[in-house]
Amino acid sequence: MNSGSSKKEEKEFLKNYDRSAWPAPSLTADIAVFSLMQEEGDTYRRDPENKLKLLMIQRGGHPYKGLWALPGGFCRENESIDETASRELKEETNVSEAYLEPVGMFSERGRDPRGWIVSQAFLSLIDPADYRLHAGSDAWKAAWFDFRIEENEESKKADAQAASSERTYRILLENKEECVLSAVIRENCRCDARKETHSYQILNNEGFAFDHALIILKAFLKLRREAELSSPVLFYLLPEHFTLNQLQKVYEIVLNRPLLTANFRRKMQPFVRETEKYITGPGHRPARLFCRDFES
Amino acid sequence: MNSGSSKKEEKEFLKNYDRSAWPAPSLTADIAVFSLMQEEGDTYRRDPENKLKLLMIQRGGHPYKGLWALPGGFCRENESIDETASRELKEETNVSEAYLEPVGMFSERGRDPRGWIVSQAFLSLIDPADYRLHAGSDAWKAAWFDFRIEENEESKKADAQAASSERTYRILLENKEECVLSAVIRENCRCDARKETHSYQILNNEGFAFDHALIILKAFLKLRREAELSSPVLFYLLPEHFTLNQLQKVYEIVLNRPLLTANFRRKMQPFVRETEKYITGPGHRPARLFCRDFES
DNA sequence: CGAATAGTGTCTATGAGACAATATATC
DNA sequence: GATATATTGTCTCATAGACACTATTCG
Repeated sequence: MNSGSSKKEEKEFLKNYDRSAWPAPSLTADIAVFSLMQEEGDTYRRDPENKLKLLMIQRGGHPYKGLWALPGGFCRENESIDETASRELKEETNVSEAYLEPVGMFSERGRDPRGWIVSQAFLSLIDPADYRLHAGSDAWKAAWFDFRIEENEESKKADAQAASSERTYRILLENKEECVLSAVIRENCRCDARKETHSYQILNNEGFAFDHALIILKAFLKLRREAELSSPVLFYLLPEHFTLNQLQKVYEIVLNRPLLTANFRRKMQPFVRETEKYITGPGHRPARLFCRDFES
Repeated sequence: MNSGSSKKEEKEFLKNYDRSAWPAPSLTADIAVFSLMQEEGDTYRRDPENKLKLLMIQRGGHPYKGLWALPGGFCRENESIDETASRELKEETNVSEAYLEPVGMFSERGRDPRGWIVSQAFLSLIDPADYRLHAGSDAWKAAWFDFRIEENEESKKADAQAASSERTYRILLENKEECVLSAVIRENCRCDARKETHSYQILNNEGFAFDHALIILKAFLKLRREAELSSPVLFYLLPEHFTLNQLQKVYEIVLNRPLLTANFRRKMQPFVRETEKYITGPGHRPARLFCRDFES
């Protein structure tokens, strides 16, 4: 191979290359931003009515005008999709440094009535203290919704050659103005000697724009998996200093089940470092504040 | 909201919507296809010189003419990116049913000299028995490369506010015709109270087209994580019937360390079912053949 | 002091890892 | 029968879960 002439040839090729000869999809980033907030006026320390919240944007324009979508937007030339995600997050929440984790690509035909638009989904966890409410506008209005998910029994079928299982999830979002969104999604896993496929189908959709109910489900399942593995990423839902009971509450809310305090504290020990500060406010014995230990 | 008139409005909106008013990236799927093969003439049963192989395509046209790229291609309108991946896999390996798992999106600016082209990467595992060699052509030539990876010590820095760690990987691919590809990639993880970022940089690249060395690294790391968790997906590297020693060899090759037989068998017990068949050929006591148990 | 919340000690069952022992077909 | 390979048994240690216990502050 003559590298010199090849280099020149390549230059020539690139000069003549016309990417637009082929149709191309538009690319968006959609972000499921979770946070954890206390209800107004709740001052109990032990059992604060903390709720898992999801940020949604009410669409001011078509399509799906008036319905609720995840924050997000189109990827621009000269930026990577991760940059799109953090730019959009910053624009819509004013949070400039946030935990962002890719969830997957959504590219099913017909997912956007405007045409061929694919989306890279992200999961984001933010400390509500960092969030600054953005003034609403005609174009969009942001709101935090209480997030709840119901999961039904898994039904399994299996023979010697293959196995398949099915389950359905119901996502429920509600906010103060009694606005309720809900969606039912069926998950199907099939597995044989050659391959494994997971498919998802939106059976019912009330109030969600696009396929965002599905994106939310996948993002939450990812979050829950992290919680199951006791991953320290859930720390991002809390401020820098926190009590171990607050931390435990976070995991309990995401996992939707109570945990045993002694065991939880042992498991988190490698990730936290105690400070000399204590929580203040009404109540009985004040709890020590901890922060994440980065030296572990 | 007047739903009837809104519906009509939306229709009008969609009729006038011109997606092409904004530039859009081309979208490709790139697939890291791993397989496991014995060297010719190797008939030992206990210690077959099995090697982890990666399928690469030599580029027949510009750009990167003559260099080696992952199999893959452009996403077409009316297909999802997963469909692109399985179509391309079928075209290039003749394997129509294969394990495919998304690895992530690659969208860094400048990753493709032809312009704004983003890629969704996939990991695929196939049983070599299913693979049918495709005749090479001017446009492309496919070849299996022995896959090897070297990993250096992790270097960590941490203080009270943040932690960062760095390590480098060296990927080495070689095939019978003494063609050697190699690349060195630096991985950087940074973690503070607000976020966590992982960045990768190709320090050295010999023979790989595009950023495919990086895609290969990420796909392999995903595969290795599955092996560490004793996930049964590695079964897809083997034929339907296999001995437990063969299975163990698969995990040992991916993990690059020996495993203890008794423990390995116990761990795999839930996923396998014994058959009445035994392996044939030269050697001593023949081993029982197992298959995957789907009823577990 | 009593109540409430914070935080720890300890028993047990389970599973991972190391290694020894047994089983069985071929040479 | 010796040998190589296949397969199983068992000991130890680490960890997860359950639950009882102690500690500390406020009312």
